[in-house]
Amino acid sequence: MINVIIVDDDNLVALSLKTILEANENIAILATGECGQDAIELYKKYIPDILLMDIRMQELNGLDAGLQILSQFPEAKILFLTTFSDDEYILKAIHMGAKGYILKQNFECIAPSINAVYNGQTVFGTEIIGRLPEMINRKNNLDLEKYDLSEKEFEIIRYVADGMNNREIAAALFLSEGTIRNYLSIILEKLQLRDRTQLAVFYYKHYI
Amino acid sequence: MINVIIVDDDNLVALSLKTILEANENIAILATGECGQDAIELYKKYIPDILLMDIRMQELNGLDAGLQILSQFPEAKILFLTTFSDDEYILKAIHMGAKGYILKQNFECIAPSINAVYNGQTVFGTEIIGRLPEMINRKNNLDLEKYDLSEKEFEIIRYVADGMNNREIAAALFLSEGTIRNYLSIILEKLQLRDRTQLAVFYYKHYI
DNA sequence: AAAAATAAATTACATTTGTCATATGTTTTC
DNA sequence: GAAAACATATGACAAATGTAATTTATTTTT
Repeated sequence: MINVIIVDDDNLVALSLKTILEANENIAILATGECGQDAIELYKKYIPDILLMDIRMQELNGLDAGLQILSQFPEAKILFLTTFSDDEYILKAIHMGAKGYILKQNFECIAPSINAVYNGQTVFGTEIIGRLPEMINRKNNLDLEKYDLSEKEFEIIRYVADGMNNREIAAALFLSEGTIRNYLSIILEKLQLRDRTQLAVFYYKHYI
Repeated sequence: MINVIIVDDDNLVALSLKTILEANENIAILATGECGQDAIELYKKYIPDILLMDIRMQELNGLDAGLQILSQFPEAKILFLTTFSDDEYILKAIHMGAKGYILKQNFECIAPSINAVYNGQTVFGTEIIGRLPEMINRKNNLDLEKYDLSEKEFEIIRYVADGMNNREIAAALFLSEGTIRNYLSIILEKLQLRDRTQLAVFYYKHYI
């Protein structure tokens, strides 16, 4: 018997899912919730085999809730439900160690997916896996906002990540070498890094 | 009813699988084969819902057979069976559009995977998805020989690529800071690079 | 055992890097 | 128009880096 918890913003969806899944004689729904906070509490209370959770929810969204649960229960098997196949979410889900990502629309594929995940597989929609290579290579420049970097600062970061020294960067940007150093000093401060090598490392770990 | 064809080099495995899977009342095994050539012929003859195929086979291997089948039947749902989770194969399988990659060992997860794939999902082992990002970016680590780097030199490179300065690397390796500088100087010479930042960049472009 | 190679260290030096205080125009904002 | 914010620059300084020559001990080869 596979013990499942369902968490969905829309209570109607959660109940529909419960009904559909309980038609399978090997799946039991322990509880349903409707926000990330519910997910965390219910997970702790029941320790289900699988947590089926929506991604978009008010209050605490599914991804953040998933992160918290996984930090406490690294073995947690979390299957995300979503309406659209949103690149950004998918990458985060994969990165955090979610076991799958299913479109809500295909009701009929949820039960098989739960079974597969229960047996140690990871389940992603076909079209998702197909786009994965390009998605992973695409830079997510969103961190630019997160770290409050200006466009010019980011440009300098790219030059550093290309292995250029201050003189070369200065020449490339028609600025003095001292200015580049000042910029870099500020960039390092913003990113809490020590030197240009750590900056390059940071770049390759975050922007590739 | 899901119609499946099984192709495995080892006839015993193929028959075991047939037996196991036929225990599921919604799976029917239309035929079994034992090489890539069989896979192609059987696929054309039966057009099954799912082709369950070993990767390593004499004559025509599973990947090449899969390629040929997919070129003729782009909608083919091919699930690969394998003994080891071999990075190289996985990438090829994903790239060609296979629907999954299952370790033979876990008999019990094959049926759920077939169901999930039948319903349009893609099924990969958890550990495979986890390593995917790095796998996709990975270049060949054979460059170690190509550039004539010693194991210790390579170790230092990894530390540099981690953002450590000479003092920290020295402490980590129980060597003096001067020695690290000497090593680094030689590494840079060998790799035709100018400074540690370029070395880190080189590392991330070649070894990840 | 002698010679050669290797690993590690030291010293010295030039260069690069990162930081900080400060200066100077140029825009923006009030 | 004054004040604030911004972009750029400079000089000074300590620290880190990269290079080279040399030394010492250890291991390997002959």
